[in-house]
Amino acid sequence: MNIFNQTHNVITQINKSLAADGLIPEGGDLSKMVVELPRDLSHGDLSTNVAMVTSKQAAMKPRDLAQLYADRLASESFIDAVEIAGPGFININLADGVWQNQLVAIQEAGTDYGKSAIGAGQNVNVEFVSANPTGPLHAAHARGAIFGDSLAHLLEFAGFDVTREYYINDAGTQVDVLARSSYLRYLEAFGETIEIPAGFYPGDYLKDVGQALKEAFGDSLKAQSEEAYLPVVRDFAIEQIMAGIKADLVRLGVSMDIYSSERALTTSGKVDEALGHLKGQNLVYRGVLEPPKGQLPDDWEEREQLLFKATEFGDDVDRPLQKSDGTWTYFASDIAYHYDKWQRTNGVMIDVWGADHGGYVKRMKAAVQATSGQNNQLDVKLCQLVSLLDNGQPVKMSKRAGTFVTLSDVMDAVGADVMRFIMLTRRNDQTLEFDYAKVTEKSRENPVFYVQYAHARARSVFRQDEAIHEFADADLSLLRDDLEVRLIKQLVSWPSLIEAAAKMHEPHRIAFYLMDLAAAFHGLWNGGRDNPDLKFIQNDKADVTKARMYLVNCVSTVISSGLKLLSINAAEEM
RNA sequence: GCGCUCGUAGCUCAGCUGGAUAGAGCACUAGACUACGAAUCUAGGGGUCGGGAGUUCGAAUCUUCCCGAGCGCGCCA
Repeated sequence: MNIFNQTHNVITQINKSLAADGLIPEGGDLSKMVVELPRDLSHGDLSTNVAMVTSKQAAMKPRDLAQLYADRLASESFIDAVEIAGPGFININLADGVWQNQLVAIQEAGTDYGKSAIGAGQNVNVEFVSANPTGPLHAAHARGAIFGDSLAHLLEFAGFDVTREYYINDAGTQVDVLARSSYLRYLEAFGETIEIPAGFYPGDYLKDVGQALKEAFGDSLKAQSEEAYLPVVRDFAIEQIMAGIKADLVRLGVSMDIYSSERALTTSGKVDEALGHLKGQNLVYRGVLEPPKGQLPDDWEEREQLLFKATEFGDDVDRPLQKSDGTWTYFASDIAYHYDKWQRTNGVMIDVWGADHGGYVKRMKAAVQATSGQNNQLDVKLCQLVSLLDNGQPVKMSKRAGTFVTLSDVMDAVGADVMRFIMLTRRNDQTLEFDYAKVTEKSRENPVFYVQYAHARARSVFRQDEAIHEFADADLSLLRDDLEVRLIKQLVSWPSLIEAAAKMHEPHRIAFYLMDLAAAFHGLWNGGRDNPDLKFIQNDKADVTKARMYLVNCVSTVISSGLKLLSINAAEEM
């Protein structure tokens, strides 16, 4: 029970007692009430908007209502003073030592501090990466991988039961192209000169696949017709490439719980099942779509096709399910995939996509709503582009020529820790600049370093003296400097941050929190340079030293807890 | 033409799902190393939150219309 929850509960009780005394109506809705740290220190230790969000239901002026709450809050033992301010805020000053005692919870919980029960064991499925099995992961995939994995850790920390999933698009024409491209490289492995036609995958990485094919099959595939070799080469190539992808993910610290296959889905009849479900609701029909407004595609011709009534669920147009050759569209199998996934999950699904798939969100949500019969079962998080720079200069890459910067290249250059942290230093829907030179710099400008350094600094104090490791019985009321109290408030906000970030599906908040916490700690540290009385170790005051070491230990605990959520190691020394 | 994601200090970005006088870093100016790690810190200037209108006690946040950027737009995944 932290001070925010405690105060929240007290206010809820007061609401009930006011209602019981007939001063306000029964059954007030407090869902919008918050207890928070005010930005401005002159607004007290805690602030609540309870009077403003309930004034309408109570049919009272906010300030009058606030007065009712304030009178009863003032009699709480942990509260020193209560003040009504502005349009009806209630500002609370806590009794001496209340903030300081919050540290005990950190000390007792260790890196579990901040764990929340809001998830209540509910299932959540986070699907991310899901890169096509036609080539190695490149740098842009890293953002989705790290975002998704950190979100999964965050949700677990907040009490959800999380499944990490990778959807392999191993059906459709592109994997056939992969097979043909690999076959050429196979012939090349026998010394034949090859020419790679347009539309094939030109990347050098397929040379390895060609070589592996040669080793596995000898020359037995050479004489075969395309019809005969295609399925064999296709499965082989997919397996090879997926092995590489998995290895990259391991290096990045990402481990999936499930790899699910599009091909398996189609062959097992899941598509028919899902579409049957839609047909049963009269949501599938044969019809003709209007051509898109504006520029008409060159090869446009009017055509009757099988359509899903996505417009009934807020999409702009109905969406096709079948290609003209009778096979399913990608959308059809994706409906089946989400239908299957939803049945397995029995809870909320989160998809992490690249921003270029943004146009697909409405139809997928429509499909999930139609198949599940529920709203809000799918949240799609879009990750914007990453531009790779080296000292301000763009790193050149060309997808057409098959040369791109692979995830593995970037990790060779900067390491997994840097990669993971930097990818969360922007909100997911904001483009991100990733500069090799900057992210490896050892300075304030490099946030990974800055946070790691704060942790290492905190640990370094403990290396000064064996005796200061005994601080469990410290008198925390001795932490009374403004810089110390400010730092304590920040530490104590950690659980609320976790809950907010988990609710919003926003793991980047962890990174920003850690940067702020590091700044507060560096600030206190240097406070001790300006004023020696603030130094952690006071040789003539064992009790003060003890209290401060308790605080320093809490700082390193919360930093390492946050870094742990991002799968980053908290260094003892740098 | 339509849809999605955005637009916050000179630059790069936060802003706790509607709260009080919008915050950091970089850059600029002026300071702090006989010191638990100066790889750090302190202070200062810098804003019509792209623009207009609306919703209400209260808007960077919600609605709507413009302006601008990126992405997407019937059988590719």
